[in-house]
Amino acid sequence: MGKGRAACCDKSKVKKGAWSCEEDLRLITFIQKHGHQNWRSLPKQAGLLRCGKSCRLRWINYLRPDLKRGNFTPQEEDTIIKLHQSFGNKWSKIASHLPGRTDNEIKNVWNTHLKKRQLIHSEAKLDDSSCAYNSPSSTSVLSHANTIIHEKEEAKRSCSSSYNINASSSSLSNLSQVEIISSPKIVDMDWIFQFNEEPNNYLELTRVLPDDGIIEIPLESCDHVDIWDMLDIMDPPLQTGQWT
DNA sequence: AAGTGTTCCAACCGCCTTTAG
DNA sequence: CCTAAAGGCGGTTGGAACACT
Repeated sequence: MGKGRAACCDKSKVKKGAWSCEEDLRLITFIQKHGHQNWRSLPKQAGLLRCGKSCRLRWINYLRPDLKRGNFTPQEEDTIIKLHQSFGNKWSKIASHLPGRTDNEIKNVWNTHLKKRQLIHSEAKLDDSSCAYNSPSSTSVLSHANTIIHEKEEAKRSCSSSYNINASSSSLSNLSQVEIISSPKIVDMDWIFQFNEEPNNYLELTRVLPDDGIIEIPLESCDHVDIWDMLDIMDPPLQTGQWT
């Protein structure tokens, strides 16, 4: 062994940056078939030019099927604020109280929205307490301001799609069909991802149901498709903890 | 329309902890 | 018990998208 800590992977041979659709599907397929006993060896076995850590992060923060993929609700945000008061920046601890949410996601929401809001709150409270003529409506003004902030953020976020597949990518052509078979733990979760090359390369998602046979959901032939919107339509309600 | 500033979040980095031999 | 490998965590950043001028 050399001096110091060995690098987790050969940085010169791994791909970095945003994950492609093909990489995501490779990772999902591999984990559904074989699980993730060893993250370090997983990329090689799955045919991914990625660092094991990167695969783990991608799976945990984005691909795990039990993740909630919508915006945070005001209740969730309140929970984060309360938990942050007790735990501080222990994001994984906070995440353990919010099923379907990741530590990374919570950290981002805190840093981008909640921290600011908390600041406004504390400033407002300071103004409140220092004001000789303490208005009886100050609390309701504060909560109204809070609602407005939340609504604005909500509206802003709902406009942006979180994930796009470039279905016309030429790199998909050698992945003509990826069959996703459920692990014994996952009931009612059989998928076939199929890439049709004619007429204009499109992604077809097929769900195999135990009794009803096959439902085919062809996607529009377009360049960008939101995979999670599609999955949300078809997803059976997943029990929490299935993928942990 | 173009340039610049700001916001947001996915992904990376490096340290710490846990586990296996 | 010791050591190295692997996993987990929190801080930070790159760059895309959006807002403003």
